[in-house]
Amino acid sequence: MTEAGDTDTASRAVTGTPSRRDQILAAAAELFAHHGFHGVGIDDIGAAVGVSGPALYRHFRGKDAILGEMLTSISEDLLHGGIARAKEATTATEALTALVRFHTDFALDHPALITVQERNLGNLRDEDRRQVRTLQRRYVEVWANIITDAMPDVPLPKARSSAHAVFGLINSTPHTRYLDRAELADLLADMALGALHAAR
Amino acid sequence: MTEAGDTDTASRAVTGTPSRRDQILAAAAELFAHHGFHGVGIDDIGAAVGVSGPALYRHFRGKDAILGEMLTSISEDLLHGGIARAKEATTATEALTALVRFHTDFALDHPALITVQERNLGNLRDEDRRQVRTLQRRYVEVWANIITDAMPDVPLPKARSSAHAVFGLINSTPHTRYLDRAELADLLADMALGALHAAR
DNA sequence: CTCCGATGTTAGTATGCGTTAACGCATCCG
DNA sequence: CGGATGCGTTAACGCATACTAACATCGGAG
Repeated sequence: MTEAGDTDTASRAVTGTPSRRDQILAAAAELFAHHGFHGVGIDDIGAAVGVSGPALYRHFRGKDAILGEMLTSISEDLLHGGIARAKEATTATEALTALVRFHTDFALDHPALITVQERNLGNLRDEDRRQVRTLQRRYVEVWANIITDAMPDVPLPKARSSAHAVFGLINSTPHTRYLDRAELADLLADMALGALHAAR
Repeated sequence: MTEAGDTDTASRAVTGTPSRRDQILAAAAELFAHHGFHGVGIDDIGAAVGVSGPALYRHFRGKDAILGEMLTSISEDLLHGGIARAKEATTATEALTALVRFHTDFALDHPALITVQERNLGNLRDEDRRQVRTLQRRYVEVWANIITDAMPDVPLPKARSSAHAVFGLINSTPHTRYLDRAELADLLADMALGALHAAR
């Protein structure tokens, strides 16, 4: 029963080669992003990491579990990263720009993960979906609270919707390839802050 | 071989009841948006319109054709609508706000279509995908040209990326449900224009 | 009235795919 | 030395499902 993930990622983090689990997760993310969850077969994922087919069941309970672990870990990374950036900042507007920068960098560094999280929430098992939804809601709440701190005249529901809109803006990055990474990062951050500033 | 679509939609447009074809397209859009293309069966679509299973083959060549017609018609509607709004406007900034308003209204009126177009492009047959991509590129070009007209200091590639970002912002509407339609429309339009203004 | 085209139905086929079973082989520990 | 354990293989099973075939109904044109 190799189903931990914590010790796994940590132990291999020392050496250069990622663990089989992480290889599978990365390959599956790429494939899911391109073809959708149901459009990818177990054999496809196996082939992408150099093993064939049912070898995945040595590392995951099933296909559902791969998607489940993938989405929960993304959501946790976003939530904890967001909380950390918000804590480090001294003023509210400073925290807001830090959040924008953090989310922008994440989207630019992991476009496949962003795509999968946006598209394949509905393919999760009920229990996993509940957990991911909770994590996402908490992440939205981090943003919404900081937005209301920075702009006290905007009510909380509006702040939540603004956060969603900014996520959509930043998460559009997998679909655009006209600019290089640095230009795109600056552009998205500027536009996100401009959008937030315009939400009064 | 009932495979036209033009005469069909037009003829039934007089009477109140939509044609079977349109019923199928609407139901399929709803289902595809929720479960993804491969997550929906022929029987599901049939059941959603009150007929069972293979009756769909009287109206479409296959499951692929349903998605194909759905996405091409969306892309055409967006493109032609965008061109029309741009033409009606007198100044460039006026055209830009008209585009924003148009796209916002479209997204709010047809959330399922927006979702399907964002997620299921990869499930199209090659020929359909080429056509949809071309239509989408032309729509982006309409936006990019108007953006450079309204703000001559931003180069064309940046304008294209800005357009994509604004689409992502506006298209986030299916995922947010904290505000009512009018508030959300105003918020999204304001944020979109604010984001564009911040892209210099 | 009659025939035929449009639009359903149910039964059947075939293929893809997630999962399990049974087995091979290395590495490590007693 | 030897067995347990981790990790891989191929074969088979079972089920979902896209699509086809064969047959029913029904309304309108001749």
